[in-house]
Amino acid sequence: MVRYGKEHKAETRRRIIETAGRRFKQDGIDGSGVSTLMKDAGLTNGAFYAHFESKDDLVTTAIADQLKAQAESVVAQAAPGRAGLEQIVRGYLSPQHRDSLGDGCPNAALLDEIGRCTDMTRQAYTDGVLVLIDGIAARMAPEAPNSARVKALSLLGLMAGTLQLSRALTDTQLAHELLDQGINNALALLDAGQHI
Amino acid sequence: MVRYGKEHKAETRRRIIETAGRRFKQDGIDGSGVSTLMKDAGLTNGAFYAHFESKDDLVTTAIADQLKAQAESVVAQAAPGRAGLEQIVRGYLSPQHRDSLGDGCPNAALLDEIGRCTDMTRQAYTDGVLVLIDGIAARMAPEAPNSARVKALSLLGLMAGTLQLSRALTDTQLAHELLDQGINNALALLDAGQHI
DNA sequence: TGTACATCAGTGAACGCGCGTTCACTGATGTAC
DNA sequence: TGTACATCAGTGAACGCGCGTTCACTGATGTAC
Repeated sequence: MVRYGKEHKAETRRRIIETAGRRFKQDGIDGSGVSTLMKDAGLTNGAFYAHFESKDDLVTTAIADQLKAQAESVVAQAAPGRAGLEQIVRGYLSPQHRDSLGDGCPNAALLDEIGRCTDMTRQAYTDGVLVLIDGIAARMAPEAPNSARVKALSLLGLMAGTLQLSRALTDTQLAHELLDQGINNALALLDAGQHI
Repeated sequence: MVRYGKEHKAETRRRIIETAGRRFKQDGIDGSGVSTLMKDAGLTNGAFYAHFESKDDLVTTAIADQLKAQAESVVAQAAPGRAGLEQIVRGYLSPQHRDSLGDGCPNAALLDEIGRCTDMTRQAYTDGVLVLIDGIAARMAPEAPNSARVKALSLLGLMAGTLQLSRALTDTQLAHELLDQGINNALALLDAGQHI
């Protein structure tokens, strides 16, 4: 029962991108095969190349999509100003986020693998992450968001690394304490003002 | 020309562990095949299982070894007290470290992949990272290193995430600014004292 | 309205290749007498 | 000292399997007359 039309195909493509984003975050990029990715979307492997040029093409597209979704759902939805920032930080460094790999932050799930990706993928990542952190920078310094760009980026690095570390530890008590300490560190960074 | 004896075999094993550590950091765990790992050590694939039970066994051993080496070379070699900490931070968040994946920090290179590893590997990672951060904690609070453990761990998370992010960005100017901002953040964390 | 044809999203088998792992074998080294 | 045998680190071919990718085909949908 294959439906027909440009619209339907675009829908299918969207579904593949979304399920692939989840799968990549859960099993890693190298850990996710094309057959599995297509099965996730309810399709067989053969249809893949009607939608994407290569696996790398999907990787690039899925990463860009993940960052866009994160910018729209997490960052854009938060309250304005410092209250929103604190909300973002506390949500990010929470046990719930720690335990939901597939639905979580693509940076925390994939950052070191992205560093080993093709230039095309890294370029798409760079573009996507800039959009994401601009939403953060706008809350840090509403009058001059550009000046806060690097600081916002460093906040993302801090949070992603802390979450990764918390996920890698087998000592759950320590992992929990690390998240709390990470919140303190992130809030201290926010309150340091522009003079840092 | 195969040499004989327990001593020689232990040497060979050591060589495999060291070259594998490098390779894992460069190409990722999933990205490094057993044949390649053995070729790196100057051997053929067949000899692998005389040294390790499985690939996972080597992964576990290599990660533990990498953390031990880092504790001994980077942390233990630094000057005592706050001066040594600053030295560690500046070395870690330097362009040189950023550009030397194979010789660099295993946390920055592999942290998200380690989070997806078997419990055995994550346990070995946890043990190894605790030794590493104890060296940092001892410099943070010589009189009560245990109290500084979590803070030291959070410093590692901050630095590893920042380095990963700096590696993933295609904008080298921005990547450089991020490293500098990361140094500021790390030093601010050090100077925050025990009251954080 | 009905029929013939074009379009095209998706199927599923197959391609060559590298994966992790096994195993029969080689040949240098060490031991016994 | 010389010879026969045991030990064992390492070789290299092979195993079944899943990888990314290709392609002939199916069958539902849309279009033309």
